[in-house]
Amino acid sequence: MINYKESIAKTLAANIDVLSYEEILTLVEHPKNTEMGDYAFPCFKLAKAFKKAPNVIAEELVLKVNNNELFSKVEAIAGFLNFTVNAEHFAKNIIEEVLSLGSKYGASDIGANKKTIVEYSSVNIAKPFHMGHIRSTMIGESLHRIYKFLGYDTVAINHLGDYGTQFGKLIVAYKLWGDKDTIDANPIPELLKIYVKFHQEAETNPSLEDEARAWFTKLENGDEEAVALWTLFKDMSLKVFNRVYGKLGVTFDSYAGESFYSDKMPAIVKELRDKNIVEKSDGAEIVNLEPYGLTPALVTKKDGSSLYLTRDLAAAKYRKDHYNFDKNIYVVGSAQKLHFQQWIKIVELMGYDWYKDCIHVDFGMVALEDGALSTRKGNVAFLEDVLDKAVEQTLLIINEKNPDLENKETVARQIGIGAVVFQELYTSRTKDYSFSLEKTLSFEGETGPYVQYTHARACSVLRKVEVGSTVKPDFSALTDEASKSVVRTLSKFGEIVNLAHKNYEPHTIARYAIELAQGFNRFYHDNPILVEDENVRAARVALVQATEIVLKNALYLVCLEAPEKM
RNA sequence: GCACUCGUAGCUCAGUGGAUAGAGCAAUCGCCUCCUAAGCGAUAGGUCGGAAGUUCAAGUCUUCUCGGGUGCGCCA
Repeated sequence: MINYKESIAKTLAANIDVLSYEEILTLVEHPKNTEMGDYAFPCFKLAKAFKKAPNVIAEELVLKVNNNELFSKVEAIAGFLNFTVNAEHFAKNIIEEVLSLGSKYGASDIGANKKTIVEYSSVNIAKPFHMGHIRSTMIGESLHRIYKFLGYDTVAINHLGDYGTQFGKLIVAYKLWGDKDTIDANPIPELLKIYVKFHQEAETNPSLEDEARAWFTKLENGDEEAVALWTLFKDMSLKVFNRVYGKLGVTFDSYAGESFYSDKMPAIVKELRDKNIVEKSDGAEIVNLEPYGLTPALVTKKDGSSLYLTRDLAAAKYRKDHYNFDKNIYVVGSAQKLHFQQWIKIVELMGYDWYKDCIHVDFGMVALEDGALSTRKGNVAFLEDVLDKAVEQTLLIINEKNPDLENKETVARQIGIGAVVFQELYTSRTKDYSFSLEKTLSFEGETGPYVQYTHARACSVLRKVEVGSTVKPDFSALTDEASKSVVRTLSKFGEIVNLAHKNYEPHTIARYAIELAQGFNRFYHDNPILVEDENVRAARVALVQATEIVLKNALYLVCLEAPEKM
């Protein structure tokens, strides 16, 4: 297997003293315009050291590296050293590598013996699992898969919102107006209904609030009835959540949420006091973070009870002790950026150097732009409803386009949900994002179904050829621009996965999947695959096979299934 | 008020300081006797919010400014 980029860097390093091999490697890039070549090395940084103009340096370097058999052409243009690969060798090398590595193509072992925690989704018990939760859930699941793909030992944690005074309110509401059978049949909306009713009633009857606080205290003290009701709410909610996670293909290793850490708070508060990090302020305890440009962080309330931030401190400490993570990732909205800056700074002040391994992977808000999704019909913004609607819509499309397809329901599920998930992971994390059902349900262009369709097309071709053929592929048949473009894209997959990993950005991979699909569809359109000449056919089939593999790998990393027919 | 964040084509968005700023959708016009038309091609569409600065090179970095979003002690 030949790594073209490394090969270029090696050759250049032998001819350039002022830069190391590693520095050169990071400078090697892909020209914007493929007519200029497949790889490029900008010579501008050398200008000062060499005391020469970049274009002169490039021209001199050409003479020194021009005898490399991997490249059909090396030329100097405007200060760039442009490398054009020998297309036939390139196709042979890349395709053979993809075919031999299969589902491991693009993976690596950079994460070997390293433990990464990814916390994501973190929904609230007894509250709706709505469209706003999909970002954390899918970005987290995708990162989880990327880390595993790169050899990390990963732990996926769903930090459930399963504690706090709202459970006191819920218990009061349930005892007043709840009906077990009604709620069991439709847990989340019914629990929400009585929760909302509680707030309405409490406006005219404030004693309900006191009652709620009392019930939460009972819950904390292990009161049998309170714990039983809390467990009931939690079980019913988890049943619904797990149904949704199942549809999305999302899995967790731990559901340790707020309640799990409730008994670990006193120790962390004591530690903060012992280390003289906290100070009194208006009866509460705060950490003054002004020297670090942050607002004060509240650690305990006036009544001595703990807060969200205290819980995250306790949770982080527990995770370090229990998992001994190398990296501790939180996929939580950017609205909580300050909160994370605060507690991670406090971890540093506590003297733990693993504060720098705690990373807040933030993301923009989801807004529901489509009127049909807004509050008018209340339940429509439920994530599960959106997923079901997408599946339903997909089934209609299948009946129209491919009525004889077997397993229609399964395929409709894979594509409909894929459409929703893909769209979610297609834009960069940090931007606010407006969800449009209409856009999600159009399956043309830059969409999940487009990539899946391309994959199914490739599978369809592969079904028509003899497997395990011993015919020698004629890779010179893959030197036209469309074929070469597919090979070039295939070659970049590893870099793309590393980039997504480095930036905690799944959308890099989603974009890549589109690029590969577009290239393949052009190739498919321009080149007949099942041709008479068996050597040409073998080469084209090999390219189809390689594309199928990489599309499937990429789809997996962005949490989409890859149906073989659709 | 202070902090963070976003501003690129009519719309939705790409664009690790590098070459002529790119896609998709929508619009207009083409391509199924041929491997899945959920596809392919073409046309049109831009003072990268604005101003100054750093640099050989700025959509990208810095400062200022305008506009949207988010956050800022007893919720989580």
